Amino acid sequence: MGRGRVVLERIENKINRQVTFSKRRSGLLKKAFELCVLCDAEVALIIFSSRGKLFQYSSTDVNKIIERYRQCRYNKSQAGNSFGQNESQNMYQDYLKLKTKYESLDRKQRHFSGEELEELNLRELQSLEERLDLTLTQARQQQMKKLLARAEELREKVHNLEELNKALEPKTIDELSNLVPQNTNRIQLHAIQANHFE
Amino acid sequence: MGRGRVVLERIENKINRQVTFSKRRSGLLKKAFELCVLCDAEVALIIFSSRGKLFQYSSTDVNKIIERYRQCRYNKSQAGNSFGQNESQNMYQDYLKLKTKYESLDRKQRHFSGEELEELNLRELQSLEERLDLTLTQARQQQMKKLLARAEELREKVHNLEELNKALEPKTIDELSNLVPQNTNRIQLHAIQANHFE
DNA sequence: AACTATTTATAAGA
DNA sequence: TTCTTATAAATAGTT
Repeated sequence: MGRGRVVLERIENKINRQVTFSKRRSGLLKKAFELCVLCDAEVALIIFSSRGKLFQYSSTDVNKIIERYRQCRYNKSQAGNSFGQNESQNMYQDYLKLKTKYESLDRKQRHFSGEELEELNLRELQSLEERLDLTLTQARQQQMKKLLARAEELREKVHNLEELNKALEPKTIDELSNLVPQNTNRIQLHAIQANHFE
Repeated sequence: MGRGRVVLERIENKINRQVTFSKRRSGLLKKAFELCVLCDAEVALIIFSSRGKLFQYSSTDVNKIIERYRQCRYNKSQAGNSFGQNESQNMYQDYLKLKTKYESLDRKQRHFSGEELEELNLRELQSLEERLDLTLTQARQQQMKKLLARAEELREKVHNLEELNKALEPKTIDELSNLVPQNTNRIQLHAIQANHFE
């Protein structure tokens, strides 16, 4: 549209290029605007000049449009463009799914930690109470079980040490003191008791 | 540019609007492309039709342009940044991070639900027990609070109904039976009590 | 920044 | 939807 046919290639003359950029840029922005108004479309147009200057038009908030664009791109296989980015599509979907699950779990955990209980209704509070009560019992049982198991272990060790002592008894004091320092057995037992509940 | 002057307002005829959208959309995309080539500019154009279909053109990777746009607008650290990393790499990182967090939270929640307690040591069991005990207290307090609040509400309603009854008393039986079926007040009160605890 | 000859885009019609 | 065509609009080259 002008006095001469346009050849589609970079305009080498710098001045010329700048002038054309300026003219066509405003034309493009105008047409983007018109498309919006006439056809009720949502449009975002971002332009960087070759020297890095930014120009933009958007029918509504750019970030909103970008967000929508991403939803579209990474969620469904929309668009007239077919790129091999199925991977990131799936990934984004997975990410959103996981995020939802995480947030839900996080809320639940808060309730179990006594936070934000006021947002629960009576029925939910009762159910929580039951669950807490049950787990409390289980936790105590588990502690008891652990304690008994350890006590058993200790009993075993004590028994083994006693056996060892008996086996050593027949030996003379001289022989014993050559093998180990005195009172070792008692010290050893003591050490086991102290560490074992850690 | 056509057989008639364009009025800049939404085209009300749906068919017409769609046709115009289709034509102008391709015109806009073409011109965006031309601006790129002729003037060495970087352009991103995102279009959503009124029915939500996405069309786009971008001279280079859209996300790169969006990133540059944000840098420019929200001016965090300008300069000629080169973004070797693209979106999906970041997203994958985010995904892994979230996954780790989720799994950790999930384990925690299991413990609070009395599952897999055997993997906890004594110290952890004790700490869990304390937390459960505390939350149990809080949950019961919250229930009490809710119950009291509801009781108060009910008291209020009972009071209001009693007032209403008093106001109605002076009337004759004939007048009453013309207004409402007998026993209505008592039935109403009963319904409120039954429903109020859901 | 304006002008204008031409090309290009597109509204309406088929 | 696609094509045709008359006409409006954009713009290349010029001043």
